[in-house]
Amino acid sequence: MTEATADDTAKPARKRQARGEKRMGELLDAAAEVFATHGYAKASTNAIAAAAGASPGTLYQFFRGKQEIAEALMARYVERLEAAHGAAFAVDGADLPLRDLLDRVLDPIIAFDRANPGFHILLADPGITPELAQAKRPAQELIFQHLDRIFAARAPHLPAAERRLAAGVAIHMFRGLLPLIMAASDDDLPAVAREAKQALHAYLAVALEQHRST
Amino acid sequence: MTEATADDTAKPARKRQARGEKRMGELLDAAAEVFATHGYAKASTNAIAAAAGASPGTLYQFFRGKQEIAEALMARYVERLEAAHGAAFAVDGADLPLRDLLDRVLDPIIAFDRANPGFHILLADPGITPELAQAKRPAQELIFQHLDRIFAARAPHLPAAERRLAAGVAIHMFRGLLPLIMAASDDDLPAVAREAKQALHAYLAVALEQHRST
DNA sequence: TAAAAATACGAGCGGTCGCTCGTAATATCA
DNA sequence: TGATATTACGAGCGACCGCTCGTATTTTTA
Repeated sequence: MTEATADDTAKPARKRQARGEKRMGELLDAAAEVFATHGYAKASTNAIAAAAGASPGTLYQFFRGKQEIAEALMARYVERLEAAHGAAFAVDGADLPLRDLLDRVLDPIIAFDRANPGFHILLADPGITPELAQAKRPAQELIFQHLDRIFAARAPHLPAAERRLAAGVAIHMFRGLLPLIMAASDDDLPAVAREAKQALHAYLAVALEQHRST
Repeated sequence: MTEATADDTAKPARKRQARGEKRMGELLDAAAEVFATHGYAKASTNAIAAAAGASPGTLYQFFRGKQEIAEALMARYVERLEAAHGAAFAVDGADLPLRDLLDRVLDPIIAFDRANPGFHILLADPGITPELAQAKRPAQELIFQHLDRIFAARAPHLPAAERRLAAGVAIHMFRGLLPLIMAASDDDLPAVAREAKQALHAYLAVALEQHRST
């Protein structure tokens, strides 16, 4: 083993040209659009290829199938979210007022979600099919870990089990509120965002202060 | 017009026999199962018919198409929810402590959702396709009206706009938390349900007390 | 009991799906 | 400049989709 232990999928180390990378980007752009407008199940690979100005054959030279497209798209979303708004996930600021912490974490995420509707739609799609659930898991796990770490820094007195419960509840609350946030007009957004933060603040103020000494 | 103003769909007043009603029930049972395991988009009408022990032709003698199956199923869910747990939506108890009100409203709904997984799955399905969204709207609207009425009785001082916002936020919060509630084992359910109520209580305690005089 | 209506069947139609493959054009390598 | 690998195409395959229709059976009506 020269570089890494061989993986089962046995990628033959295909050399990607510059225009190949570009094509993949175009195909993912098209996939984001088609997934967003038709949902995962009804999105057709031929439609994705056509939306990217490519043929089906070209699409399948870069992706093994529909699931892999969704996985690559999710990976790109996560990558861009972290690149653009990584500060939202920083663990510092453990002494910030809770409202300020929520602003710092949620504002970038709200902005990203509204700028990338496909991200929310793909995440919100109930992964009845195992394939889609598999494609979403890494993103979900990563967001959960980020939040858990922030809570751990902020509320070190909280048992890990309850901390994870709070993180799960907070994430699901936010996911539940996202449709309201996505549907809001630019004018309504501030009020809706404020109310969402209000809800999260109200819950976390209680949940994170449990088991505190003194 | 003898009984009602004629509707555009012009139903020829087909006379339904007892076994016809029974068949429709069996078909809806099968539809609930297939929708729950495959999602709306990937659920095939042939599979629904087969699961009900019927032929495709029989299915289409009772339903005009896939969308109408979903609509009828949602209608039956709502009907059963109200029949079995109508007390949850009663407007009285405006002076109950908030936690007791939440218990009275949420416990029956949680029990119903867990007993009827298809209900949640169909409601949670992001209605990217207009047809499914159409099928879900009546149920969503009805639940919203119920909650709005409860809030109006409980917090008459609250402006209608803010009351509706609070109802929308509460509904979306609960919908977001439902996956946790559905996935919980019987052992974990009490803790998860308590935490969900905690979150709703924390938010509503603030939201419903806004604008209160003195 | 005969006519009419409701229920039941299932082969199969037209269409779309995910995906393949033979072939050609283009870029990199030797 | 050849040789080789990568990118590109698009007709079309087999499977499945929602749904139809001719026909047979059972129940209600008259």
